[in-house]
Amino acid sequence: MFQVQFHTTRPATTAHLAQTMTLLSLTSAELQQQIEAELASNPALELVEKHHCPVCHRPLASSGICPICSRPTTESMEEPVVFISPRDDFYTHSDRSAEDFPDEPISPVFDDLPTYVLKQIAADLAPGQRAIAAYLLTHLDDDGFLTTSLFEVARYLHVPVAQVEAVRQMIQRADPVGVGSDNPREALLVQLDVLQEQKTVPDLAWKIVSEGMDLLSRHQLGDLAKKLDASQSRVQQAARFITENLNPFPGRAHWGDVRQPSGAAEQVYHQPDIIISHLNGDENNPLVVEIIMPLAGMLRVNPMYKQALTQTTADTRENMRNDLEKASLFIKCLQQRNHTMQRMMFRLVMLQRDYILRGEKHLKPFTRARLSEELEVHESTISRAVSGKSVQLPSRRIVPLSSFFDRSLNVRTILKNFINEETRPLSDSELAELLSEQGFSVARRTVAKYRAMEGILPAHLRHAN
DNA sequence: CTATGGCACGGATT
DNA sequence: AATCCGTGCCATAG
Repeated sequence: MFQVQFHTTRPATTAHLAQTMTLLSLTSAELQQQIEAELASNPALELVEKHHCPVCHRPLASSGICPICSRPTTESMEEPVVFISPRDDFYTHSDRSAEDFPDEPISPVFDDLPTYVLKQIAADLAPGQRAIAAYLLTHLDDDGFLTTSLFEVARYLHVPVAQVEAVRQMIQRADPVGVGSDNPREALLVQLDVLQEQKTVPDLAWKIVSEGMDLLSRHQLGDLAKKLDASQSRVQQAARFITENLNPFPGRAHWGDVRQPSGAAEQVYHQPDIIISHLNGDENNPLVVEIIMPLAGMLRVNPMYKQALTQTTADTRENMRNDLEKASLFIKCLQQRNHTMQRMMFRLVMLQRDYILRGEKHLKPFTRARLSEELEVHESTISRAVSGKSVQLPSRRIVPLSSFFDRSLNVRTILKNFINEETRPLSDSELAELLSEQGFSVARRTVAKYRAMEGILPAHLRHAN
């Protein structure tokens, strides 16, 4: 009862704790909504305008020091620079001088999806089709699917449905192949169609996509084979083809290689919550870890509001006091969230440096429990902070943050290497043997599971290289 | 007989 | 408390 340890900051109230927990588990996109809601509902909370760094023209952190331009003072190159990035858009930082940036805020490196697609098909559009294309492209959701039906478009623009369909087909065949479809199934079918022109597509793939999507997404290949009346191996082959070549959410294809180990319809990550890159893109520089805060500016308790408190009648005073209380609580919670994220990423990047730079083979097995011990926070804190978030690596790949804790990713990639380099198909037990020579003792049965996860066929169905 | 997948159990992780 | 993961045992296919 007397072991009150004053950690540098904030005594914890229950409300405080609860809210911090909630905030911690939010992704940057969700956080944005949360903050906006809070701002709208609470007049005591204020967002002060963003300040730009004179050198790189990026919004400044609340400290007023540009976190990137002020060259980090880290002695050791091993140590990453972790900071909360106040950006609402994200680009890799570079040392460009102010002239490169006009006064207006940094413009996107990439077009947004509608523009991107429109540019591709613009040349092929007949004059009358432009409006249709524009209308369709403005009705896409984040996944690249149409949020309206072709009939509605036709009715709205007073053109035949067939014309709308024609334009839609052009859109579907533009770069994120499959955009403008109604659902994943349709998108995949278009992708198959386009792919057919370059490679041979297993004919089973069509059947799987049109009839067995639900089974495929749950990896129930056995049931799938039964349903389609095809052999296990051919189904497996086709399924592998699908996961390797197709993307059920074409709108997200934009953001790099996000294929999850085996999931076609699993969660695919769109915007990263955290970006890891080299300072100024130079590999000799230390790593920079940016934790995305979806607001440009600084959140604070409105001083005017505080002042107004003194000059008001007693009955409204209670409400205002309440607002003020809530506002400052919210800010504290947000700060704590950021603080935790920062500490977490620092340790994580230190530890998994090799994984980040050199690939999955070098992932060190690590658990959330261990991390929580090191940081002296509760396990659930880490769990919440990790779940649902995604990280963009220097290679521009986006991976789930939870992959930093994947117990078997490294073994699986080594296994893949063995199989890629094998001269004759190796059986699972032989592979298990090889792995244990490398210091990974796994059971034969486990090798089989890993194979399945990676969508690799059993030995007797593989042909030697 | 060998290689592999299914099911289920127990311990670890969340 | 719920879930995930590695593993052993057994059935089945080749």
